[in-house]
Amino acid sequence: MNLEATLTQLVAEAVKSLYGFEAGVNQIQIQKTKKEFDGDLTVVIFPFVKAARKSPEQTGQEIGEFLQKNNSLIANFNVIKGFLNLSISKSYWLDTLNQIHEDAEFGKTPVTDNSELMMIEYSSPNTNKPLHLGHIRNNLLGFSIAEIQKANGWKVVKTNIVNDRGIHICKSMLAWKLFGNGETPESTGMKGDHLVGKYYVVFDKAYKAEIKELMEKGMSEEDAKKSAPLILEAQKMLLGWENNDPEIRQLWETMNGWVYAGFDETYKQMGVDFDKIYYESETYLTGKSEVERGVEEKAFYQRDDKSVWADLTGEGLDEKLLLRADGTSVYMTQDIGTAKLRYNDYPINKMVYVVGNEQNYHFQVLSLLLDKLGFEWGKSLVHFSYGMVELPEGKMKSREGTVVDADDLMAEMIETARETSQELGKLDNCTPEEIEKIARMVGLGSLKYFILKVDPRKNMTFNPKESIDFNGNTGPFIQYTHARIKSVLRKAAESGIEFGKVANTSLEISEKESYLVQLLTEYPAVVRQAGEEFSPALIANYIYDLVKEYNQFYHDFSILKEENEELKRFRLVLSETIAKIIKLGMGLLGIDVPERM
RNA sequence: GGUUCCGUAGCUCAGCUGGAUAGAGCAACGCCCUUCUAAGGCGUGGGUCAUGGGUUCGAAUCCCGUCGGAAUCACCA
Repeated sequence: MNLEATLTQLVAEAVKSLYGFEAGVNQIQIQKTKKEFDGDLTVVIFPFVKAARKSPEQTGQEIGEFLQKNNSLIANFNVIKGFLNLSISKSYWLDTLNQIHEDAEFGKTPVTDNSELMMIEYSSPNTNKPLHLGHIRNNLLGFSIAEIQKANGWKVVKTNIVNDRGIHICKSMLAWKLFGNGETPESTGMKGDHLVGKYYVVFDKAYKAEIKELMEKGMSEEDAKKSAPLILEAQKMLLGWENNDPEIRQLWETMNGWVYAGFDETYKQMGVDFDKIYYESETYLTGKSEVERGVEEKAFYQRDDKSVWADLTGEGLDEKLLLRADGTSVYMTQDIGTAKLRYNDYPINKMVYVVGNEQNYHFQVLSLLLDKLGFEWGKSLVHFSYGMVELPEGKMKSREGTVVDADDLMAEMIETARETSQELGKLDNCTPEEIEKIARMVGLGSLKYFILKVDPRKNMTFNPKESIDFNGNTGPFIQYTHARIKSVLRKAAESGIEFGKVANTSLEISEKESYLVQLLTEYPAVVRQAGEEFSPALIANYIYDLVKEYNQFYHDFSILKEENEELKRFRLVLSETIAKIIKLGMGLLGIDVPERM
């Protein structure tokens, strides 16, 4: 039982014995004591004053005395207004520290055969252009959520649905065919996804030129957009694709192959991965047959023009198209098909979609549709909806060239990390390989942390300059603290100090030190809550708190110079435990922490 | 217009299952490297928690209205 639960019980006993008051669980409020006051934990007295028929101060005093008398856990107490501040005995903190120190899996709920399975979909790129900053937020959130749920005892399957078919891919293909001169990633040295993206832009330019030309001839913009030769040709290509035209299929496979090779590189650099990848080209037909099944089962209906609709007006939404009059599928159809296949492939207990908040409506509808089709988890699917990433100068717009490319950004972060450590002379006695490895950890760590520390639901501003600034609430600050602790531990080991655990648990430690132990005890609760709320930000901010407190501690004491051997050993154990939690916590965010930097 | 989300320091963000004087970082200024890594620490200044009401012993937090901003309401994906 944890400390808070124990205290809740003790307080319940106290008020019952003192005032005959049967307190409900909600009425006993225990919280961390604010820094300005003495004590570790605080009991809010207000709920009991009515039953006690005394002033809050007096009531607090009585409860405090009762607790102290009946339990050795409470070393001391004070009452300020309606708040009873309890000081927990030092030996409790020392015992607790020993326990946390020994537990390599602290804060983790083990995954067993009985664990439920959570499937998490994230990334979900289109194959016509490279990944950008928005995808980075998606990928980092998806990966981190998967790690967090694993730590909470879920079996997790990470999945990716690749949108590999449609008019947008045909645009790239057509432009490459017309203007590409047979360029390949090998011949140009470009990453495959960038090469294909380049031709997507080429298409757009040429298409716009055609529209302009047609408009100058007096055509309306709307008509020009519809009748420009290039778009007609692209549509023809899409039709050819659907009809399995061998030449078009060949080109499609080749160019998608380039893109996948490029994506793999980006994913690897970012440190994310997937257990199972689905492709829309393989799921959209299933979607069609599922929708047809829905028509047969009267869940959906067909209009006179043969188009298929779902009537969601009963659920407070509109009617939703599921198949066009010509029988071709829409986005929703494909998602239904993908869901069906996943359901066949895995015993899914909970399905999570990591997708931007611009699709909130889509997932609201999808949830209802899956439910109508009889998927048990349809209703309880989670749309992990996150906000957009904006730049200081406004939104990212591909047309205006304000998109931040994922590969470029990561490379830039790593480069900056390298330059910074060089300037500071931090890595003078490291090998080039070590320097490279550390620069990568730090550069990517700063990017990841910057993005993950923000509440996912909120839109956020990504300031490239600020993210490369390694001060304050940043990844490098945390990594730096970890590296410094490791450095102390190395020195301690060199001088032959042993610190397996704290032997003398009646040691007098300072308030600051017991507070650090208290912070450590909160880690499992933070992990649990982060899982429930799907919020890596909770973990990020917790670790920052811990690190900030530890840094202050470090400046107050000199560990290795401490004369009292017992105290020195305690501080080494404390430091080592904090380093462990930093590593575990950052691991849940997908961030590596270096041993030195 | 309907629905959903957001509004906290000049800027970027915490805090939101109601509790004490609302916290960090950045930016500005002033200190601290004969001390385990100064990518650090300490200090100073900076707030009508968008706004008006309600609920109560107590509201940044819960409820309602208003004002601002975003997303969405496609036979796009």
